[in-house]
Amino acid sequence: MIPKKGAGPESLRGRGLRLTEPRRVILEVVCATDSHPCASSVYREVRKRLPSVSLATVYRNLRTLAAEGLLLERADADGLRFDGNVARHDHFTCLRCGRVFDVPPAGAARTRRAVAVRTGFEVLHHRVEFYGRCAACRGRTRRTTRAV
Amino acid sequence: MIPKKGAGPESLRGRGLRLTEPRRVILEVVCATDSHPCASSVYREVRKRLPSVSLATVYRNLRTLAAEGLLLERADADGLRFDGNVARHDHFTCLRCGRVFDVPPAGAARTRRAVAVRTGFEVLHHRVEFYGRCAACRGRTRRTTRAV
DNA sequence: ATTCATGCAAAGTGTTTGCACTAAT
DNA sequence: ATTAGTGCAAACACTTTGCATGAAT
Repeated sequence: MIPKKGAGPESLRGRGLRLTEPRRVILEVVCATDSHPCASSVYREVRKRLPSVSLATVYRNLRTLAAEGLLLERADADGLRFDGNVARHDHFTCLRCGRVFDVPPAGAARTRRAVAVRTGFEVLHHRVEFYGRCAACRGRTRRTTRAV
Repeated sequence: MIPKKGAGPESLRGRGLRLTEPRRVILEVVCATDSHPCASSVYREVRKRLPSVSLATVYRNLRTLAAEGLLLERADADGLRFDGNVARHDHFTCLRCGRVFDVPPAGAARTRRAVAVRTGFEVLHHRVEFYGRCAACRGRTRRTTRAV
């Protein structure tokens, strides 16, 4: 939905991070999808290629990579999710099928300035989450209820 | 920061919920603060008034009350938080002191419409989170890093 | 009297950590 | 050679659940 500003494995060494197989594959897996996977989903995918990787290593690397800004970590009702798309964008969660879609950023700068002015706070970044029904789920009747 | 649209304990009976002491106090505690407490923080507060209440009861009621729309449940990096202010509003999280402030809603309808038009999705609701430094923390030097 | 809500304890989740070993630098 | 990174298992924190008792209707 949005062009990706990818951060390749090359970026690792420059930051004093060793380029290990698990780390490389973990980053690749997260960057290769736009499904905003949870840790255990990344784990499952990584193990298809590196069967002996441990869940702990996946967690450790996701944390490290997020700290380095190579991917984004976001918490929602179902726990942690990871996003290889580090470009500014918003999210839309379908309340029926549960999928999370990237959507173009909506009025970012303007909104942030408005808040800064009203509150006197310094706004460094923000996050916008939309909830509703995706195109595929519109037209169907029953809706699965989810926490917001 | 925002006027509260409170939902008093009276609202309970009308929804087929029994008005028990634990339930009444839990709702009061959440509605009496704007600190967006986590479950265990509510638990601690409730026990000051009702020392024998169990943590399970707090969790069960927070879930029930949120399902009835009497309070809001939101997930962030530190787990579940509850908000007695059910009026439309956004949040500002101070990255230094960790406090969460309510801020007036920023361009809600307009933004939602924009996304709906761009994506073809049906937007039912949305959530905006700002991050930065609150007034009290501005001017201080060091900043505590937190997950987004 | 009925049945919803509670307290307790046990069981689940998802995530983190200690440690000895392995591998990248 | 050095030390960051790994796998494993145990520990952890948070949240949910089963069940018998108690309270609101």
